[in-house]
Amino acid sequence: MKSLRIAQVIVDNKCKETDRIYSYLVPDDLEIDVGHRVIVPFGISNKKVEGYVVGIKDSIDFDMSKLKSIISLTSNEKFLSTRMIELIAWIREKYLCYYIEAIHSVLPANIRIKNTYVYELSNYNNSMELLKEGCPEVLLEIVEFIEDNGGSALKEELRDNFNDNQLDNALRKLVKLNILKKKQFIKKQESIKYEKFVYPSNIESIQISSAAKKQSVLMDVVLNNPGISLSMLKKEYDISQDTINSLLKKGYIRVEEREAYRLKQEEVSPESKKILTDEQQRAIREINSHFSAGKYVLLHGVTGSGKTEIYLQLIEEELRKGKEGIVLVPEISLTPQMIRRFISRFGNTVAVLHSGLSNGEKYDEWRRIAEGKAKVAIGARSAIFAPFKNLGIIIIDEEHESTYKSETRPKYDTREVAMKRCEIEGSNLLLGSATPSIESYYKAVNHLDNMRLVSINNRVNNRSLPDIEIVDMREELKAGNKSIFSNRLFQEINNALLNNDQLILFLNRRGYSTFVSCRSCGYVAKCPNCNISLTYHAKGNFLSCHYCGYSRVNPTECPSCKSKYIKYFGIGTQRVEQEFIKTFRRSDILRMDADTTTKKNSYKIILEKFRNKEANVLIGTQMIGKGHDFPDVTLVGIITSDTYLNLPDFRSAERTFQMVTQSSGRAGRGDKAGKVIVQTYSPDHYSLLHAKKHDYVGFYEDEIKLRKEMNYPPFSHLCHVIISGYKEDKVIKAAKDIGCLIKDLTCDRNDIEIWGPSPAPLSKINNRHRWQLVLKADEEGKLLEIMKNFYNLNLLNFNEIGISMDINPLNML
DNA sequence: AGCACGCCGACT
DNA sequence: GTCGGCGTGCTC
Repeated sequence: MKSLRIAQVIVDNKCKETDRIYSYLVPDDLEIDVGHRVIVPFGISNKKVEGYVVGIKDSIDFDMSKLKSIISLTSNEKFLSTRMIELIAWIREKYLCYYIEAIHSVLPANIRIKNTYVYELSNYNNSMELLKEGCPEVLLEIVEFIEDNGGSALKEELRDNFNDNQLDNALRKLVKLNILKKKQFIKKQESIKYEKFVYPSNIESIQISSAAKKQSVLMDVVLNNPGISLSMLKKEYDISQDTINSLLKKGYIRVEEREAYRLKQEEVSPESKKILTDEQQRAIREINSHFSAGKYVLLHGVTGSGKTEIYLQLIEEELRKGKEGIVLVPEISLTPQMIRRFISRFGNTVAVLHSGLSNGEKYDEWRRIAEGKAKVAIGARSAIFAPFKNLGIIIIDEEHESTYKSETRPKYDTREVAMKRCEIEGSNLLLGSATPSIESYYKAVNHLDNMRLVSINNRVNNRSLPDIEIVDMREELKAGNKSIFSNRLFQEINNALLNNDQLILFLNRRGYSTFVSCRSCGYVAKCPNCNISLTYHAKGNFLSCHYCGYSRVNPTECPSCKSKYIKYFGIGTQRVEQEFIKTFRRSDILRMDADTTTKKNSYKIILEKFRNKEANVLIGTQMIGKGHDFPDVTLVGIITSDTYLNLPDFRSAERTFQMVTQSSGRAGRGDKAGKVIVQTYSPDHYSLLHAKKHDYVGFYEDEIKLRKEMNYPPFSHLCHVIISGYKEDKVIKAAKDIGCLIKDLTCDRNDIEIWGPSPAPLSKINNRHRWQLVLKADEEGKLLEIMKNFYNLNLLNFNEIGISMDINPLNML
């Protein structure tokens, strides 16, 4: 007799009450193992739900008579390794989400089974009579609808056509009357695709009459290309199924069915290893020695210092050891050149995971990794979960980018997940950036969290860094120039256009024009308590601090210089385009922002056009500031460098420094020298002064002092709570209640600070009003403890209110 | 979440 | 008496 097997199952039912591990009996006839996905009966009505097996036990602390049995296995695939399960449990704890949410973020999208109900009509002869006897009209309508639908309908189809609150009752009634039958309907969303391949057989005995032309063609093709796919034969050689059938019958060919991958890899000519500069070699040596000591590395290399080549060689090294590697990039559609280099170096062992893939393609790439056919995975943040079994290295490029933070639950930070995954798998970790995040650099120089620093200070070929010029826009206004182009920028644009050189004009992200500043003296309204710019609220015309809740009326004149030129700030890309056309009488302009890049490949198309010199001017938001080589760009103009500076965020100086440095990296990548013009109302700001000198370390030293002084991260940890809902009064009340609740939870300790509740700086998104609370503590564990307690209080009967919790937020808008 | 049970008011 | 509305509690 087999010993008792009890599966530990996480059920796919996204809610707090069911966020735990359930036990199920494994029937003798099922081979079930950790990582399998199963169907189990759940709840009082034994609804079939999907679950993931995370463990097998032979005894449990639970009433055995209440155990139910697993119904079936969805497939033989093992979706989760024990290591991944460990990571999932860690994510749940660290980012306060459910097991199943963590599982879903680890697995490719939409491989899940869609679970719904079908309602089928049964013996409706009697039913019609029943219905006529004064039953509500809805019942009749529903029956008629299902009738028209062919005798059955999915719940969703009914929902689309009937009023929600009537529907459930009506359906229940109809089921009770035996008019409808309710059945669970399971639809698998993405599956393995099988393809048929044709091979020759019985070659010796092949005899085809000369009359059968198509058959000879087919035989020729198959003999020359054994293993050709059936669809290819039909499409490319115009061969019908009949022809194939007749040869099959004769036994001259045979058909084999195999798993197929949907994605066809881009063809790229192979690239050979580049010769490293001395500095690159030194960097690799240092990295390797840290790796062999079990340390993680932050690689700080100026723009153009050849970090990609270092990544390639580190990966190569891992592959040589029989291991695998993950490379993360901030946004895959913006880094086509880097992807191409990886493919050209490693060929079809590279799996590229990006948002442009269909669900089927994503699944296929995922399986290629899981089955060990791909050895290198490149992708945006979710590629951190690539299911390698023998992971040697994780590389995170442009480590400072905020896209590494997930904005949906679980709100994980990819850098933290990477550290954990490396710890679990015993892999190496490399973070790379020209402008590392303050947190990472702090860790690296202070040897915290196992981090070490490696720096490269020179560009490849010793090309000089572009000259950065800061233009004081207050002076421009004084001199009577109200245009958005300063005189210096105007001259340089003219120069570039005359020389037929390309230029890029940067703006900051649209829509965050909510701070108030004086165009005459550069004064910015700031909170007296928080040293954070106040946010302008058009509704009510007041300013408020979104950290502490301080508010004041919007000034009509500048408190510092009494000028009337004080207003809320903001210029869009469209406006820059218009002004450009007006000023320079040119229209060969490409604009790249949220409006022009709604379609899937529009980034690529715009950047491709620019590269091909179809236009000499590119105007865009900071998203074009990343990793592109445009050899003909000699000028970069930053129209408004201080919009970040005045964001109500303690990271604004860091963001400004990064933006200016990264943007300037776009200028002068070819043989021509580059020039950068930075327009600003705060020309003395340390972030700009250090950016001008290309001095990251200097900036870091100033910034870290400020962080320490204000006790901001990395010296403290934050938790950002957003309370949102459609009804403003309810949101405010809930925010205040939650504020009190959390205050109660922290009552006897003074090591946790609470800011707010106050309106969020983006006070309304999609008609949902937003309020927020910020918790600050010196240790992350303390925050998690409070938030977990808050979570577990069952008195959250806040109707129509959403609560989001973000541990270590990067963005607090 | 999603489902069923059960208590209570309204109507046959 | 019976129907259905909604509040409550549970899910191996």
